[in-house]
Amino acid sequence: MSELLPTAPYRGTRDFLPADYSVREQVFHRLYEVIESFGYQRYDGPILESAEIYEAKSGRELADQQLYTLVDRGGRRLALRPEMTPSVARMIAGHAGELTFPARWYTNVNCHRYERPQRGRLREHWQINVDVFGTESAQAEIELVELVHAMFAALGASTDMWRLRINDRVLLESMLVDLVKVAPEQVKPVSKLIDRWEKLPADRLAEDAAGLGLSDGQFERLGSALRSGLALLDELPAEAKARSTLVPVLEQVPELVSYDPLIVRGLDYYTGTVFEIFDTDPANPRALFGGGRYADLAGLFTTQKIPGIGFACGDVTLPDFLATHGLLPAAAPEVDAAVLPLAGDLFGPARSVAAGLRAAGLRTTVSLEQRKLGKELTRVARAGALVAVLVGAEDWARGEVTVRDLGGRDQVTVPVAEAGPAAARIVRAGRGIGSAGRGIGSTAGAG
RNA sequence: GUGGGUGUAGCUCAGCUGGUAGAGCACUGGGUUGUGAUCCCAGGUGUCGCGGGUUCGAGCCCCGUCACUCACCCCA
Repeated sequence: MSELLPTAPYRGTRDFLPADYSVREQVFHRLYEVIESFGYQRYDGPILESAEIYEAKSGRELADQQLYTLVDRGGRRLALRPEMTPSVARMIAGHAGELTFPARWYTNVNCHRYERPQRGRLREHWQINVDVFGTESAQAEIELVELVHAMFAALGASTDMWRLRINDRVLLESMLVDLVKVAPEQVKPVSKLIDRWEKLPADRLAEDAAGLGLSDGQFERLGSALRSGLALLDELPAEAKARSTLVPVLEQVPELVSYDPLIVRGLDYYTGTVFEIFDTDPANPRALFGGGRYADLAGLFTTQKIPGIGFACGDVTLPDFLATHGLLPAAAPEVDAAVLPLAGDLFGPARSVAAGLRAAGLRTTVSLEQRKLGKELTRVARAGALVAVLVGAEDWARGEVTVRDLGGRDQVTVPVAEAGPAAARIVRAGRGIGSAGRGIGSTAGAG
């Protein structure tokens, strides 16, 4: 017997059957509306990029391990994009002369990374990217922070469900150099250590710090600085605070963010503000959103300095968050109305009735084969139809059809021309009461 | 790449100290011509993830392998 191919999708990727897709799109569309309400414009780009644009910058040695690469027939080395930032940098650089800055752009794209799948991390995910290009103003930070709050509000999340932890690499570096007296060349490795501060046990941290050349005293000083929260700012030199675009945020909208010296982020291109958003429920320990400010986004492509700030949020952690808090929308119904011919020679009339329902604005199906009426009614009701129109020989001979309310289970026989309006009334009433898109209950706080 | 857990019907799972595989749900058809829940009847070729080993005999024990999953590494 010949071997059959597996039906499971490639490791780390997901199929979105209609019910799953409906949920995903509902979540995304709420976010699109909010983002566009802030005046951001959507863009898109290719999934394939030259492999060099990742190897050069984003993650260095990691790019090699986690990049899906291929060689085209012309010998060019290409990669599936692992993130959107290099692509958008390329676009901005290529059109810098034509664009008006600040440019507010957003997108939603699938990105691939070759890594071992686990909770909150897959090999393919969809990611909304939001950026403001061409500004150094801290007002951009504030705008994005407010946008993040609006996005969570649109998803039905209250502020106790998540936390926006924010830092600034300018302040981070000042802390390391001015307070802990770390040598300039040690700033980056020590920053990486801070990035892992919450994951590693204390003795391991001390060990790694010693390995980086920090004295016991410096390690103590670092630990106390990281624990001091907002008080840390009082210890930093005024010069550093003057350069920080985070300080105005902390002054003007302190209630929207949590200053947190432990936030570093892995990517090299961040030069200022960095932030991550976390679920307050420990079931989801990974960041929901992450982003930051970059002073020179497009340096690979142009000598023109293009600063900006942006963030991304993926569709792997977000549904985990929504499910944990009972905020995941229900799948939306596929159809509003169904037309059922009651005899084999009534398919033609049924199709013309259906055209009338569609003209009345209803998503309408016509049965493709004749079956027991009871079974067919069950079937279309399960598909989400709120109304069925029965086209039977006797009614049809009189120029009438029967419009049945599948929820209330009562029905009226009306002239064919009335079928659309009658069905539309039932659907409007039905959707108004049991409106779709409400969160379904789920056990919150498990684990 | 490293480690743990799990792989039995479409789904959720049961299967005793080894004796040639089960339940519930779901699904399909029927219970006479045009009316849905419930009820009755009927419907499964499941390579027990795959390969090898031990045994008279393996879903069960042993080895390997693959997949899923959780964590590590790393990270949008």
